[in-house]
Amino acid sequence: MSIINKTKQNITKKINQAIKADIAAPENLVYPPREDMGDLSLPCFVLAKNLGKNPAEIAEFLVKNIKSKGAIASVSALGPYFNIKLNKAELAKGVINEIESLRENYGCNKSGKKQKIMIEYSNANTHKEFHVGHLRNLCYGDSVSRIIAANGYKNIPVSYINDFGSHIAKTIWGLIKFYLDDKISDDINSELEKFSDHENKGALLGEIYVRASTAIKEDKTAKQLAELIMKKIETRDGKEYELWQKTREWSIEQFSKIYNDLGVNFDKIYYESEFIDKGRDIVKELLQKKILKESQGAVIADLEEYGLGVLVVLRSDGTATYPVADIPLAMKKFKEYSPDASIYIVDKRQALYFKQLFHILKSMNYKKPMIHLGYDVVKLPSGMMSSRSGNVITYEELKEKLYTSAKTETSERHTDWSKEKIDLTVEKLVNGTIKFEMLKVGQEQPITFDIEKALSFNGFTSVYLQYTYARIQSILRKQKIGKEKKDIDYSNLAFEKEHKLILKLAKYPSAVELAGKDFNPSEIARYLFELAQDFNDYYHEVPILQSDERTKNARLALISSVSQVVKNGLALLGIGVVEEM
RNA sequence: GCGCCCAUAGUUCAACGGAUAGAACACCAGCCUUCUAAGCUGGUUAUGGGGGUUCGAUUCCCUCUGGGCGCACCA
Repeated sequence: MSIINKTKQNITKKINQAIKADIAAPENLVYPPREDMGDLSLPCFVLAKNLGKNPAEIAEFLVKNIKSKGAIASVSALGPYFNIKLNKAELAKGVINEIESLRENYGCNKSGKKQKIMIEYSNANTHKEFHVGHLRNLCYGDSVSRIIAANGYKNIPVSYINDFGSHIAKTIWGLIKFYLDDKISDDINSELEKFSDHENKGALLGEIYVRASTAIKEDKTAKQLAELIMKKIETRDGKEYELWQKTREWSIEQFSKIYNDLGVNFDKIYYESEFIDKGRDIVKELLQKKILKESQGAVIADLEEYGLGVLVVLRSDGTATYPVADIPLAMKKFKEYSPDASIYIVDKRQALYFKQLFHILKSMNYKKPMIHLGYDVVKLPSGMMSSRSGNVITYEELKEKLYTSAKTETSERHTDWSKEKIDLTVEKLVNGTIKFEMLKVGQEQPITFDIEKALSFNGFTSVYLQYTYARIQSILRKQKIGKEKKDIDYSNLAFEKEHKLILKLAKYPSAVELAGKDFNPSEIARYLFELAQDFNDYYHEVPILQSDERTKNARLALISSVSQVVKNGLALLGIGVVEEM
């Protein structure tokens, strides 16, 4: 248990002894809005109600009956609030020792139940562009996966790639029409040679998709041709199928390059095309079991009586919709990994669909918790993203711009650095910026992504946090802590700004816990920003290396702890630190 | 038509029933012969309208207004 939780437990024990009742709980202790009020506070409304007195009286009563000793430095009543100031040196010693001994594990709950949680994210479509909307899914999923692990669960990150569907047929139609002179020759391999010098063929497919879907909208014949292509791909027949196989690889290569860039790893990647055939068999079984039924020539799940409307499973032309692959995928996940819970990270607009899917799975006797974690869209200042109107920012575009900007800045600052050193640093700053921009807003809010602001690297950004870390490392490089840690005198950390920093460090584990409970990485992002602000304020006011030997050692221990927590928190966002920048 | 979500400063976001509604960006004025100025300090500006529940409401309920989204054959 973290030092602050132990302290809270002790204080509530004393409160309950004083009032001779078991009402106060550690979670009732809150942090006061202003520092001068105290470090912890008990709002006395609940106690007052239970004891039949007014809250201010209770607060006064507690002041008289709780002694200031040990961890408690002083107590006071402010209206209905019972405020507590903690012993600064004792808290400092406790928190810093805890961080120094746990290091990268500080903030992690190692006493967790070790339940297995499968988390599916980044279910991108092949043959389409990868834009910042997909990036939100990827960064959010990756961070949630890390936060789940930090909260003591065993996480199983998986991805599900949609490599089937009419969007693919459209892209392939476009490829044949615009790039292969409207015909497929016998030798597809040499035909596709012309694309060999394209560095990113996945992105090329995205461009073709946009062009094709625009053209098909106006052209009925083209639409029919695309449908025919889809049928051939589904039946795994003909040159169109071969073309699908080749181009599918292009997209998959692009995805794995992006995952590699961003340091995202999956235990397993599933593909829609592996599940369609199995899914069709299951649809037949479910028809027999009356879980599905035929209606107007289609196969549907009628969930009206549960308030979930109707879900079309097979269209009247026999083509499959999402659940045909999603059902066998879910079955396979439970069979292969037997997770205790299964999380799906998918755009929140699919909330109804997931309720329907989970309902069907429950009636097939899959009883383990299945959770759809929805997140909102990424918009641009100019409005909703739209491929057709060109109002879109692709991953490649974003990366390129950030890279140029960060490289210019870094090169100007460090004229003596080698090209390699600059590149390595810039890469971390760029990845950090991409992820932080996707995570700093709560997942239930839309992100209005302003690329100009993202390029500025000022304010509430990952660069600010990475800069804070690098600054601390710079000081630590200049002078290591002079004494054995056990000899450090923490009473030298009694300065208000130091105390504020220590209290903030003590709160880190609860930020991790809250982020886990709400599946909300922005809790970590905001926590880190506040911590870094407190540090930078302190940094500008207090000299560290110039202070006397005893004070210096304590201060070095403090800032070392700050940098450890910044590093730990950024790791939960999937962001790496830099030693210099 | 049915259902879901959102509305806070010029802009982008916080506030998880609690104390004087916080930040960032932008704008203005300062701070590098001292540990990295991608930084720090100071200044201006906000809860869409109306009811209710509560000791206490940005937060919960109802309603109006204004946005967004989802709802049998787009994925």
